[in-house]
Amino acid sequence: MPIEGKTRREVLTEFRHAEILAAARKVFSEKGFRDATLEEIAAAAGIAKGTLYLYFENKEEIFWAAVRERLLELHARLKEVVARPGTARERLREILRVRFEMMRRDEQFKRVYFAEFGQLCGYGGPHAEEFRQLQVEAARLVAPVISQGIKDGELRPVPPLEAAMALTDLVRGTAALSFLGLHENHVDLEQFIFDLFWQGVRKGDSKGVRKGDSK
Amino acid sequence: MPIEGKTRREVLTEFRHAEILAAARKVFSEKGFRDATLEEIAAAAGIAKGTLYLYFENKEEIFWAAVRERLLELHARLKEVVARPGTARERLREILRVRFEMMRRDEQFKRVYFAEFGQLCGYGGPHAEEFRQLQVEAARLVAPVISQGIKDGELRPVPPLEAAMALTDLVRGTAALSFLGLHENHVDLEQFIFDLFWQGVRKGDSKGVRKGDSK
DNA sequence: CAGAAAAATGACCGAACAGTCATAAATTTA
DNA sequence: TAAATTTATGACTGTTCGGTCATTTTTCTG
Repeated sequence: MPIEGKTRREVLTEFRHAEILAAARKVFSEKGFRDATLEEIAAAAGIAKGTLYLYFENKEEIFWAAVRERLLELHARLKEVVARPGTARERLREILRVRFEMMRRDEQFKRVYFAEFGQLCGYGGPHAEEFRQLQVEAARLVAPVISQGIKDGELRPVPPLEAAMALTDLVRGTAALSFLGLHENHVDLEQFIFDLFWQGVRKGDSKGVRKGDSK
Repeated sequence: MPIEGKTRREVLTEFRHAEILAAARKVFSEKGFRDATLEEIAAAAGIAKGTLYLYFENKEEIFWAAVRERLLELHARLKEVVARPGTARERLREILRVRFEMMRRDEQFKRVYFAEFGQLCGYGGPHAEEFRQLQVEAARLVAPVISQGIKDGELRPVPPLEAAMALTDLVRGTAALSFLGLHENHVDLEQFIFDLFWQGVRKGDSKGVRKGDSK
């Protein structure tokens, strides 16, 4: 007898899914994809190894399900923010806010995103291509904000896609700071990154930019 | 009978070392650390697996020897460039040039540096700490250039270490562009990155920066 | 060139671990 | 509550691969 369109079974199954992904995020965060074992993940989820295979195809799929969830959420939020009206400055600020929010959201998973990013981008693998597409997509969502800003005379004529990627790189880089043990700081990284980027792309008052200054 | 301080044996040994590291760079670049096998590396070097162990302790050491070589070279070049006199702008431009040069130097190994960076920073492991120290060191070499620039009134008061890291992040990010297949471009990435960073840190003419502009 | 020393080899070993499956427990149904 | 069905288990399997070492090949020495 379904309640709200879901049977008892379905609800339990969904919950298990979520439990497993949560456990997976925890273990993957600590060990990385390669060194995390299914035994550990199962233990963290409070189930036996075999049970994992009732819910997921294999290790790769578990990992990917955990990652995809977060990436799609990021996209959704970016889409929303990008669609809002405002100056390029305001919208870029919001984009940055969203990205930092996602990073902070589970500090846990930040490490995975950061540490596996290079592997996923750089080498082949079952889901590498999908992952790369999601990255490109994110950049393509942001690029129009920059294009528009240029058109409106608010920004310098920077290449939009490259600039969007640069912003992403800067955000990812802040993760490196903590892993490198350079995060003692009083410095507000989010604000600093925005400052740096904004000054980098904004159109200075024409008086302020002498010819040849950027060569 | 030594010639120029080296016996025939020593020369041959050195050469073998170099051969192995070259082969290792090739294989690690294609497969990544985990998926590269010693059998492959040996084959690429034209020797048998066991022979590797006459020259290196284990897989980790082979990898690390290949990486360390490049990192120390980067440091040496940075030290040299940083020591030269000049405006902050000139010196930053040189620093960027050196970093791009190193990236281009073996396109091959770029992938490894890019793809393993996250793993080395994010997770533990035999050489992770040394790797992190080398990264920090590189940032500490660059930071004084920025500090000096601020002191001289050439740059805005940005946090030097964070800014130095940001520059590094941007350079690393350009590698991502090619792996993501976004490198079609006519855009000169080195020039773009410098532009972006320079505009980001330079002190605009005081007229050009209105109060509150960077908040 | 003979014998000693060094370098090279690759078959082999053992550990790690993803994935399987016969069996057991839990849950549903009648 | 008994049979049927779904869910869970964890011992087991097969494979991969880093590392070893007894044996062979090459190089050196006198």
